[in-house]
Amino acid sequence: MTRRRIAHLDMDAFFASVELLRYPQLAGLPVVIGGRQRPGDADWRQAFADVALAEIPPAAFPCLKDYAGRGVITTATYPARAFGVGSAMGLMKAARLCPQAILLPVDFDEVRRCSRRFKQVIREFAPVMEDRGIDEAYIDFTDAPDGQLEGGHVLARRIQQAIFAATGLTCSIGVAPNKLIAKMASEFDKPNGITILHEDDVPTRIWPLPCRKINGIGPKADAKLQAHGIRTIGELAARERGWLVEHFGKTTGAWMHEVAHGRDERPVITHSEPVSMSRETTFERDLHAARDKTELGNIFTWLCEQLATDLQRKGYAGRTIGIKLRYQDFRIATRDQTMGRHTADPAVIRRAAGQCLKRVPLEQPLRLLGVRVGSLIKAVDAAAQDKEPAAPGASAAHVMRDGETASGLLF
DNA sequence: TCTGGGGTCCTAGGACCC
DNA sequence: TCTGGGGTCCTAGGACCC
Repeated sequence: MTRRRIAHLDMDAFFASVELLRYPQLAGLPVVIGGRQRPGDADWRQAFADVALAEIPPAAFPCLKDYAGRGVITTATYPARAFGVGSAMGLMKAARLCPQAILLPVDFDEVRRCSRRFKQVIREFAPVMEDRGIDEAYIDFTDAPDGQLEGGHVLARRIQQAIFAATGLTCSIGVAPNKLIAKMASEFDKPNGITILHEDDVPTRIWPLPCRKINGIGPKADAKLQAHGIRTIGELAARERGWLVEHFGKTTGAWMHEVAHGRDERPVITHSEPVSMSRETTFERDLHAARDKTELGNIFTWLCEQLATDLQRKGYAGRTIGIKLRYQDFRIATRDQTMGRHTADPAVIRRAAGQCLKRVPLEQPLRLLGVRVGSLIKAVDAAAQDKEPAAPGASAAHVMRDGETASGLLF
């Protein structure tokens, strides 16, 4: 009998594990990957150019306690996690918990190479795969060869071993009747584990978990649930659908009721088109639109150029151009503008983004500046589509409102 | 001493059209 | 003078995820 079997695969401490392949001498030591690229560490490997990577003594590696900049951890090795440091934690805080940890910058090129390799391995065993970012994937086992054997365990083990053979990296896999449960199952036995769940396992294995484990319930929703005395998925499942709809709205309430009972019919999506692309950067120190005009202007131009390059390299063009600011106090402001035709031209992007900047308050110092292009279509299609007269509406859509003129200091 | 960078999707109000 | 809905597009913000 064919039953729906969906796997979720999660690479173990991916970024850190990629580095450990290069530096096996760091195995067993607390290592943290992340932070912003610093001028000094862009080339710290160069200092050991004539030494085999595996020969570099651990004491020569950059140390977390010496780091004083802004940034967060991308991944930590399991020994580092024992100190309580983990993904998304600020480096400053991590340095207090584990000052002796080694801090390595992210090597995105290498990580991307490993990512492509493990996904390629997966497709060789089961072609219906959904790419969920750099280190995760959903795989439809339902009709894959041997996907039904032992509830999916046989195929999961085979993929796990093939990925290790191809990359030297381990992963954890959960196999379940749907994406929702598979995702939770892949966390049950980390690292290098396999967990097989069936529908009947929901009450025993899923209901005891905190609601936060549901993909889609974040800190806000969790806090609201807790305020109603709901901490576990089981407690969520015990509420009437009507009650949930009443308190969380028609869509969210009904969704919560479904997922609490382990129901999820979402298909595994093998292909999707990007909706937007963006570039943003947090400054070394907060910058002010007036006092740091030149520096800010250069960064702004650079972001637009990078973004245009990204679009062109990937073959897309967009017609909604926007900016994002993060102020000193962490408030975020966005502005965007939809144009008559699509573009991937840095000068056009820069001009439109500059217009957006004129509509946003610039009195307070900024900590981050970003540029975004949305409403993307393939560059090839844009060429044909934009031959027509420019779409109406957009461009002059904004009359500046009083008090919003914001100084015009920068642009 | 806080809190990166890249995304997706949803909501809600206003403009504008039928 | 007051009063309809429905639909789409645009914009700003926010929740969430990797």
